Amino acid sequence: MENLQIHIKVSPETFLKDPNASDLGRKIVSASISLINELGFEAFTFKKLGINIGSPESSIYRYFESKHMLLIYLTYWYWSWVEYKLVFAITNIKSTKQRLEKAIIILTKTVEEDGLFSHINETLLDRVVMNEGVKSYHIKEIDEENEKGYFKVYKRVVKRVSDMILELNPKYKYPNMLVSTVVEGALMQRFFAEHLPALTNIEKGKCNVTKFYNELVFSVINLHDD
Amino acid sequence: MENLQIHIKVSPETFLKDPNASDLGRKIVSASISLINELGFEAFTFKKLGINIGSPESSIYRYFESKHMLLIYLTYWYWSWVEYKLVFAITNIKSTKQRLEKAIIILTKTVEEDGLFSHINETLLDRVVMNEGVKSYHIKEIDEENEKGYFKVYKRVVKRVSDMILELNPKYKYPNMLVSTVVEGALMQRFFAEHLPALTNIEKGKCNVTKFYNELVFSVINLHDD
DNA sequence: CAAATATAATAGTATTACTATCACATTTGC
DNA sequence: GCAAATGTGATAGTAATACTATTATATTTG
Repeated sequence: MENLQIHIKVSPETFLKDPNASDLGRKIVSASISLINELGFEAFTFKKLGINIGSPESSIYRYFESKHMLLIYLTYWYWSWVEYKLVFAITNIKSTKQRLEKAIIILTKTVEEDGLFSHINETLLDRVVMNEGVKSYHIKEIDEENEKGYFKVYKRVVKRVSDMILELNPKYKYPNMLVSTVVEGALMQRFFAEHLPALTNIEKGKCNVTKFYNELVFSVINLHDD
Repeated sequence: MENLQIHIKVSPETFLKDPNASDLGRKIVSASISLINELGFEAFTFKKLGINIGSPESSIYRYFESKHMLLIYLTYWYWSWVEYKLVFAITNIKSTKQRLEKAIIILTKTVEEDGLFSHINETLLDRVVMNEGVKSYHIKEIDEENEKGYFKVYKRVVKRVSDMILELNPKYKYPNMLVSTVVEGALMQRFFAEHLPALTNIEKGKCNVTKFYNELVFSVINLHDD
């Protein structure tokens, strides 16, 4: 990917002070990604993060209301980034089928490269979302948080891909369910591959998750190869 | 379903003292299911549970090491119960296709009836698993807990259905991924239907989740209606 | 009837998830 | 160039959480 000066904008609702606008803010975000990876979300605390970056926890609280809101911020960033990759990947491609194939790759492949966006390690963030992402919405307060728009980019990503499916088969009844099944399912399968392999059919070095979901999507919308 | 005197056995590894063997134990389990539903898993505490049942929290700690282990117990019970329903439903049915169809119904339908097992409200437990189930394994300690066997019944349920798929199409490459996608996906779609409907295509009163996954499974293993 | 077991009642601890205050350094606006 | 605003550090404090420990009492069992 080219080294463009693109900036991922995260909804101001998710933070108290824009972490992207200061050194400390960027340090908080980038260190939190590594630390959540290291400790898991439950054991991760602002106190430990503060020690990690050499700042008091009170300074972190000036940026994020709680560690939950930090997770919301990170997932919001992640899905905005996925959306960007999605739009970029399908530009100038005329065939809807090819566009959908590209979309499935983006939604299902493990992120390996990174470096486009200065302070965020996309590979590590991809792991955070895989391991802890569901905790951002599996909460009692989901309805209020949904109303505040915390999940709107995620929903937009699903809609973009659903629309491709409807273009290919306007009669298909469950495009949103299909796409959300693929999106969440892919993260889950990658998690299972590492920890509960009996629930998967992953082979070393092979992109089986992508293959599996690609086959799944095209077979259910009745578009086997040509 | 008939009122059989069936007892769901949960691995002793999950508790300190068998909650099924005493009045207090059964009260703890049944009250915890309602209270987790009411408060969500994060706000749920043994202290509140104690107040709810009129016992000190120290008594609850004699049964379960932590609230996490209580969740493990509940999900273990749930999947054992699903396995029982699965085996019961396919007994004496010769057609593998019909068996798989029944299995998909069991794995994807919301639980509405209950009462077979005295102290556990299966409808409420189904909701706990839908809302909080992923938190039982999305933890840093997953590998050790997997080795202790906490997820073995869940894996067995997946295997039973995978085997049906392989019977129908021995060449299908991803039976485990397909089944775990269906199992987790169905819980997720039901959760989305309540809170993030934009991610679904649920219509009121219709079993779209079941229909969607049924169609998905049979189309990908190449077994459209006869 | 003694011993074992189960539960209640109470207390205590380290950690968590914050909130509040004040000092100081830096940036910015006029 | 100076005052005001802003950002950060340092420190303290609090209610709640997730436990552990101890003792007393009631009940069951051998």
